[in-house]
Amino acid sequence: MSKGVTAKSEDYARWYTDVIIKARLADYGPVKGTMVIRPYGFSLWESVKDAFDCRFKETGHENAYFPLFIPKSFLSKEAEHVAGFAKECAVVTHHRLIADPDGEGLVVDPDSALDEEVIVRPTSETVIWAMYKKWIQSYRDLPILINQWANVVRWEMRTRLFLRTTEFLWQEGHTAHATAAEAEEEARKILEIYREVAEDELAIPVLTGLKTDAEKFAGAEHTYCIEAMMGDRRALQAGTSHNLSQNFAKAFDVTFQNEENQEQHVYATSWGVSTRLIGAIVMVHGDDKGLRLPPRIAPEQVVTVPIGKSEEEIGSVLDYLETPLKEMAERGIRCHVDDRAGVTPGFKFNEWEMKGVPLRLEVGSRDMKENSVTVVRRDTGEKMTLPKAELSKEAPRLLKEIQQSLYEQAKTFRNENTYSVESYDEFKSIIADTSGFVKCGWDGDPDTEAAIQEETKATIRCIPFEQEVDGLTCVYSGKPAKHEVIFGKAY
RNA sequence: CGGGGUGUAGCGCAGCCCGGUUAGCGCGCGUCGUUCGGGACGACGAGGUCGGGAGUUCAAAUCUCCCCACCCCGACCA
Repeated sequence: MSKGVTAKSEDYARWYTDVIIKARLADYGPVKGTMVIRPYGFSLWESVKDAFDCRFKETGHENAYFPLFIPKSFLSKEAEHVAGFAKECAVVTHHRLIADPDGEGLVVDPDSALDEEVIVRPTSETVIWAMYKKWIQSYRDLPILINQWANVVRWEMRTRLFLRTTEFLWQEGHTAHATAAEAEEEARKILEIYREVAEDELAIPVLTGLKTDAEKFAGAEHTYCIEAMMGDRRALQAGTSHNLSQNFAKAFDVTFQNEENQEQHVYATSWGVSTRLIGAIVMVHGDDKGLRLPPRIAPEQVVTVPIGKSEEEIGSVLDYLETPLKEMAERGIRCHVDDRAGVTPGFKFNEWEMKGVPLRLEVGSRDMKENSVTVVRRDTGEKMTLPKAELSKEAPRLLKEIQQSLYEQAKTFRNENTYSVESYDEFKSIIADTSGFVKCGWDGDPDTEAAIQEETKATIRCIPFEQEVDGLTCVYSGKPAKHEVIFGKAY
């Protein structure tokens, strides 16, 4: 394995893969399109997961678990939903293998065909609504606010680590409400949680808004989204929250009696974020040295590399650091000491940079003589000397600053690559030459949206909540604009 | 599913065109020693169904045919 990673500027896709493999976030699984999330990557996912999970719980949601397998017939109950997912479903048709009568190995036993084939969930709306039908009779049973952390399978043609794999981990919330207004409020509340976690925890600035009908979830009334810009100026849908209205309730015949004793269909939402966010973290913050992790979600926040020629010298460095390390741990800072023998300090510096640890301590005899420590910031590369006594006080401040600086850098980058355009020529040249987000008017016609996608490959990433349409015209048709929208090339 | 490409040690590759000793190289790995403030060095060593099958031949990593797998590029997608 070579020392560094492919430069971002040379080949962005390869840089992305190199970083993931070399930082040991993940590796390819044996079946095409599958991915092994390695301990370091999983630890990062757990941080992300916890950030969401505690917020879901604070807002009254409960976790549960629904089955991986879904009767095939369930999928066909909601028309749009079928159309959306049927093309990428893994189907279980048999339940037994037998020794190959014609040779070695195993073959599917033809006698073990299932009476009703089952599909592996591409998402769980259908099983969940089948259950909600049993559980909901009265308005007193509502709302139901359930979330599940699970794996889902979508049989994709082209896959990329974290961004699009055949199986991925995610969180899917499924709520049932008595009124349309409550469901709408829920969908918006969740979107706000998504925005907050993305920006405050992952340090990823996001646009919030509505998806167009072409881009919305199959079966949703409307879909809200958070949309982020990656380091190659392409867009990544980072999370979606759907107001399903009564679509699934009608498809699964889920009704309740209201206070006036009237039978009504339930209103629903569903919402999800996935391990794709790990891909976003890599692409938004990474550089040519590897990952740069936001401190709030970094598995390790401070890594110590003791420097010495012998085991005794290393030992004395660790004694020297005992107090500040203890104090940092007491302040809740996640610290790691890299005391591996037989690996040079220089090697360790590079390795921890690859892994994106926000702060590195380099401590050897020179520091001990001066009663100081050497601290290096991963975000800027800045190397500084601090009095040892100040370390445990300074570390939290530095971590906070790094968190902030990563967010600011990402936001500046996004803003610098977001263009307001009035003409379609301008639009086309930006998409073709530099890429980025293009803000412009849209007449609201799906044909216009399709034509632009056909001609430029750019899609409407979102219809932002904040917008000004007065006097705006559609960039394509020249008609009065119905919305101001953000176009971009998407992952 | 269409177009292109690649399969040789854990990883990256050379050898193949033009068949012929014991199949090499770099990285990584193991042991020992010297090193250690930005990817250390030396010595010794382990590691191979040359993707699979069939064929041609005295002889196949190398030539022929079939199969398989994976990667890249396109249409669909969190």
